[in-house]
This record gives sequence, structure tokens and C-alpha cells, in this order.
Amino acid sequence: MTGVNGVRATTPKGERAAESIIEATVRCLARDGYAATSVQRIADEAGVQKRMVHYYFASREQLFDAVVRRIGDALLEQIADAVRDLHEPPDIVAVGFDRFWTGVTSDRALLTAYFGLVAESVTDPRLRATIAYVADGYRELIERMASQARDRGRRLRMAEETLSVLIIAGINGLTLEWLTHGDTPQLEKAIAAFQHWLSSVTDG
Amino acid sequence: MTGVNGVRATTPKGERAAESIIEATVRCLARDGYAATSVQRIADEAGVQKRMVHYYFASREQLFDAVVRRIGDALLEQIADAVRDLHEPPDIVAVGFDRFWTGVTSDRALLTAYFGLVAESVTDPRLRATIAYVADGYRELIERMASQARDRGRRLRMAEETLSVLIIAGINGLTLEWLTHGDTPQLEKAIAAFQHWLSSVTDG
Amino acid sequence: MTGVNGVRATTPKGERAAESIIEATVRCLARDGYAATSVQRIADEAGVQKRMVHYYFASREQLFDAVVRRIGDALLEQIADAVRDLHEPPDIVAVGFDRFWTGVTSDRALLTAYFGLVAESVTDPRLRATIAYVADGYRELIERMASQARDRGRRLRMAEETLSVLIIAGINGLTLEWLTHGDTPQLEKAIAAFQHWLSSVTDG
Amino acid sequence: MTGVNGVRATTPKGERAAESIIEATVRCLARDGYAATSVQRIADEAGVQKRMVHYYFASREQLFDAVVRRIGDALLEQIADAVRDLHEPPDIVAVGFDRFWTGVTSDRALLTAYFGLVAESVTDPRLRATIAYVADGYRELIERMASQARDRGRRLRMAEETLSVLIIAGINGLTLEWLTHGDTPQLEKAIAAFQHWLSSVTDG
DNA sequence: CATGAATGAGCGTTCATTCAT
DNA sequence: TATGAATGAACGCTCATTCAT
Repeated sequence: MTGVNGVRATTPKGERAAESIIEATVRCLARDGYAATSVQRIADEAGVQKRMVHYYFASREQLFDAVVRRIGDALLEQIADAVRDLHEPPDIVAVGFDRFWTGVTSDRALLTAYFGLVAESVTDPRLRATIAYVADGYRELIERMASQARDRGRRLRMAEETLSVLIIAGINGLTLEWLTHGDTPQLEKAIAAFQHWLSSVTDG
Repeated sequence: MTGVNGVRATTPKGERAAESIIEATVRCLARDGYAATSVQRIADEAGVQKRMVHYYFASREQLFDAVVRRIGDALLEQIADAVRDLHEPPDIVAVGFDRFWTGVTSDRALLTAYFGLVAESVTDPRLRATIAYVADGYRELIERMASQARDRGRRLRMAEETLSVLIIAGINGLTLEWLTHGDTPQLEKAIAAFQHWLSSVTDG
Repeated sequence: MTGVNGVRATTPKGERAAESIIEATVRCLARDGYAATSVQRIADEAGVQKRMVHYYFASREQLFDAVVRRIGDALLEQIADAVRDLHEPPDIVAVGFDRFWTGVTSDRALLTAYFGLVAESVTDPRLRATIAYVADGYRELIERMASQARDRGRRLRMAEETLSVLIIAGINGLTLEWLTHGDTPQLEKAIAAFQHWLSSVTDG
Repeated sequence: MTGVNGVRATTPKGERAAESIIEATVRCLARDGYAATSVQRIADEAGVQKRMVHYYFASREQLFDAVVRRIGDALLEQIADAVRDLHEPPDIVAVGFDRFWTGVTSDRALLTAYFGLVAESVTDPRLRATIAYVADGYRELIERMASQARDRGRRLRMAEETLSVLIIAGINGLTLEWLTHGDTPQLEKAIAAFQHWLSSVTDG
């Protein structure tokens, strides 16, 4: 197996094939969970031979690696898109968070798959590195936004690092709630309260 | 197979055997994750024949069912212990939460196993019911505590249901952070901020 | 998998099943060679499910381990039988060697299988230990016979260890010739010359 | 596929590539054994694409064919070199054999690979023909040398064919001993005894 | 109360080889 | 001259579970 990270992707045609396998994996993870997402099911979902999965990805592990990066990048882009044209912290918290939440909950499969991989990474050291790479991306993004808020004259009521931990924990917790219970009035109110807390942290 | 819930009711000796299998399962879940926790590994960990696992538990699923209940009860007891002698909301938030967090993070295996099962339940309908039973126990407990606070003259700044969602989301998020990153200064500060927010919600 | 050396053999019935698998393996090795002796073929040859091979032997490697011991013991017994009632070195060399050669070449499969495993052991460290255990049995037997000859007043024209190396090398070489070319007049004469040399080494 | 024996006849550059594949195969055979020497491993070892192996050799079998010839030629050349300037039988036995043994044991990989192929040929009819071709080359060479000795007035104490069988069996047996146990004092003495016997056979 | 025997399906992975450029 | 894409079969092994005692 040549190629970077055990992923073989050379010609456009090959890249498309590898792509469709990654997407099929996301669907399987969302539908069946990590434990039940076998190479055979992925192949069936992608409509290719099981053998082809191993042709493009040296191992199941490396396939999941690619999937994590794919999902992570999608989520990060989601955030970036949500706040792209917003500069005032109140807007970011209010408008940006709404956009982010709407975007992220519009693709349940993506979120379910990602959460399954995060949970698996707790006990699987091979996934941990990749998950960490994505999580660090989040952290940096949030801290950069906090830093920009401070530059704009806002007083933060806690250190950037503490804030980012709280935001990530909050989002993760609310996401888990959403995944397990779906959209409920309580969750909607809880999100509003979370946003309110967020804006109070970055007040003037 | 007789017995309730597919669990064979037996003599004291048999109960001890079933007990040791449940504990072995928790250790396996914590060490290997849900996907890699097979009946064989559980048997090896418990030091019994694989056949015995099926002797005591009609199926893998029912074993996990028993495990979820076991862990859930332990966690609930953890909370109950933490707040047993506390009646004033400020104490509950300050002292009680500290006790709870210390207790819960003293058994990493338990928490890891539980989190793995929660994540799996997102995609596995067979686990969902049992997990829901435990989660509802949490919710009830929290709402009862909130209700008691209100009875004591405290004003809650949100509905009990909203509050319980936020608390559970917060705890889940912070727990995930702890599981993936361990004890860090940022996490410590984040927990303090979470407690601060909690107490502000139940102010006088 | 319990049991010694990864071999599960408990009840008489189970022992018979394990036995038949070992014998089927010998036949496969003799017919197809080491490389082509897959677990599937062994199971087919034994008339059992592939799964049963793994039920009785923890791994392909441990099955071969058992096979090597089995063949080695059979060959050693062959020699012991051949010289049991012979005490004079000339008899041992003349009558005993004939008996041994006749016996050993009466079961081509056994010899072919053993030779295949010996050859494989050159490059496979996992087989080496077991093969060495058998080869050492040979060596000891030969040196004991040489020692007895000396006790009976025979002068050996070389050290026991040197003699055993030469005898084993000779037998291995002649066996390989027999396996590749079968019974030929030249081989017959060569064996006679080898015996002649053997007797000259232990002359009076 | 054009070319003789399934080997693609090409330009100098192509020949060099085919060459490096053959050499890589020898290294694989010596390191991993016949069973574990797959086309993929050969390609990895040679640093080329797996596809290229099939580009130069129509099939795995034909590649091994080429390898056997290559090794056989090298070994034959070894003998020829060893006795090139020697004409008296005592010299051939003493000096020539020493040279041959030194030469042959200087390339363990070559010998290991060859022995693995010989062993495999016992059960693999496809390899048998090629191995026979090489073995016959040995036989002829030895018989020619014996014949020359006779021409020089030596009396041989056995027929050329018998002698060649004994010599080949002896060399094979001693080689196997060397491959499995390495250089030991006993082997050294055994070789000396073999040489002594050899010279006694061709006495004056 | 406990265990050995047995099962069929599935696991991730590798095999030698062919097709199409 | 060389390579990427693709294949179907087989590999050793593990899965949760049932039968029979």
C-alpha cells in the first residue's frame, strides 16, 4: 500500500471511489454504530466489493481515520461559515450559535457518526490521535474567537482556555442530549439559557 | 432460561458468579470499549468459561442490560450519598457537587464503561430502553432537588426541566472532557465556573 | 481456550476428534505441502467444520505443534522398535537400520509431512522450538546407543556427538533423496554403503 | 505475455528490474519461508509495485522457476569455482570441499531459499521439474568428477551413481544441520569425518 | 450447578491475477 | 514500459448462541 496515511487516492476516478466509501462509512456509523460498522457493511452501503475498501484504505482503522478527519473538517467549516460575517461578540453568540446549531443538527448522520467515534476514542488509542487532532482544531477556533472579542474591547470573565473547555463541554453535552432525545422544548430552552450564559461571559 | 429479564435467579453462590461477570464486563468495557467487549473476553476477564456467561445471562444484550442498571444505580447512589446530609441549595451546589465529582472520577472504569454504553445506545435500539431508564432516574433526582430548593424559598431562574437538561448536559460534557483529557487546570476552572453558574441559577 | 499448549482435549470423544484432526493434517501436509495446508483443507480432510479445528486447537500454529510432536514420537518409536531386541552394534547397524528404514518408508505421508515441517522450521521461529524438541530426542537416542556400544567394549572412532550429527545428516540426506526420487537402485546401494560406513565406525 | 518461460524479455533496464525482483524473492524466501513469500512481499522487498512482478513474470510459479534456476546456477558455479584448478582427487576432496563449504555457507540466504524450494518441491509438482533440472546438474558434475578421477588411475570403491547419491545426501544432510543449528564444533568434526570418508572412497 | 461439544455466520485481511489505459 | 483499478476466493480467526449431558 502506497500513499499517505495508508490511503490510496491517485486518479480522479480513484478519489471518487475513496470518497464514496468514506461517505458510506458515515452513513453506516450513523445507522449501525461503531461496533456494527463492518467493512462488509460499508462495502454494501457504497455498492462496491468489500475488497475495494481495502484497496483504497490499508485498514479499517485508517478508513476511520479518514472519516474522522472528514467529519471534523465539515464541522469546523460549519462553525467558520456560521460566524464568517459576524464580528461583534453578541452577534456571534446569538446569530452565530443559532446558525451553527441549525447547521449541525441538519445532518444527524454526520453528528451521530462523529459522536460514536469520539466515544470509541476513549478506549481505542488508535482513534485517539485523530480525534485529538480534530478536537484541537475546535479549541483553537474558539480561543481565537475569544481572543478577537477581547481585542474588540470586551472583557472576558474567564481565561480563554477555561472558556473553550466550557463551551466544548456545553456543546457536547447538548449534542448528546439532542442525539438521545431529539428536539424537545426543554432542550430548546436549555440552548437559549446556554446562549444567555455565553453572552453574559463576554459582556461589556 | 427462566428468571426475570433473562437473568438466572440462583443460589448465593450463583449470584456471586453472576456478580463477578457483571464486574468483569465493566472492566472490559472500560479497557476495550463496547465494540471489543465480546462474551469471550468477559469470560476470560471473569476467569470463567464462556459458556457460563450464557448460563447466567440469556444473551449478550441482557448482560449489558444488567450492567447498565448496575452502573446507573452506582452513579445515582453516588449523587444521593453526596447530598444526603445537605439541605441548603448553596451547600448542595458547592459541597455536594464536589463530593459527586470526586466520587465519580474515583472510578474511571465505571465512568468509561457507562459513557461507552450511552454512546452505543444512540444507534442501538436494544440498549436505548435501559439507558433511558437510568437517565430518567437522573432527571427525576435533579428535578426533585430543584423542587425542594423552591420549596425552601429559593427562586429558580428557569423551569426544573430546563435546569435538569442543562445540568445533565453540563455534567456529560465535563465528564467527556475528563475522560478524554484527564484532570487539567482548565477543566478544574471550568468545573468551578459551572458550579458558580449553578449557584447563580438558584440564588435567593 | 483452556487446556495445555492451546490444545483442548478433555473427554474421550473430544480426544478422538482432536486426534482425527491431527491425522488429517498429516495427510494434507503430505499431499499439499505446508504452504497449501490451510485450516479449511484440514477440516475438509477430517470431515468436520472448519470451526471445529479452532475449537480444539487455539491456532494453526499450535495444531502444527501437536502434529510435529505426534510425528516425532511416531518416528522415535519406530527406531526404538527397530533396535529393541538388538544389543550387538553390528546387529543394530545391519538389522536395526534395515528395520528402521523399512518402517519409516512404509509411511510416506508421515515422512513427507515431517520433512515439510522441518524445512518450514528453518524460517519459522514458531515451529523451531517444537522441531528442536523432536530432533533432540533423536540425538539423545543415537548418543545413548553409541554409549551402550562403547560400554560393550566397542571402540568408537569418533565422539558420540560427532557420530550423531553424521548419522542424522546421513539419514536426513538419504530420506530427502528417497522423497524426491523414490526407491532407486542407486539409493539402495547408497544405503548399503552408509550402513557399511556405520559399522566401520563402531568396529572392534 | 510473450517471452520464453513466461519471463518477459526486455531492454537492459527491464532486465535489471527483473533481476532485482529475483533477488528480492531470494531474500523473502530466506527470511519468511516459501509459504509466506507472497507476490506482495516480494514487491515490497524489491521496492516496486506488486503489479510489476506480474509484468515481468507471468505467474508466481514462473517467478519461482526463475529463482530456482538462478540459485542452482549460483551453487553449481560455486562448486565449479572450488575445483577449477584442482585435478588430483585428494586435493578436490580436501581443498575443493573446503572452498565449496566456505562459499556456500557465506550466503545463508541463498541456501535457506534453495532448501525451502527443495522441500516444497516434494509436494508441489510444478516446482519439481525445475528443481530436478538443478539437481541433475549437480549429479552430472559429481559423476564427471568421479569419472575424471577414475581416468587418472584412481580406483573408486563404488559406482559413480552410488557415490553421487551419497555425496548429495551427505551435503544435503550437513546443510540442513547447518541451517538448523549453525556452525557448531560437532558439525565441524562431522564435516571433517565426511571428507575423510570421501577421500577413503577414492583412494589409490 | 456446571460444562464440553458443536454450529453457521461473519470478522478484517491477503491471495494471485486480469482489465484498461 | 509501466501503472492504477478491480476482482473473487480464500485466509486464520472470532462471534453469539444452542445441544446434550
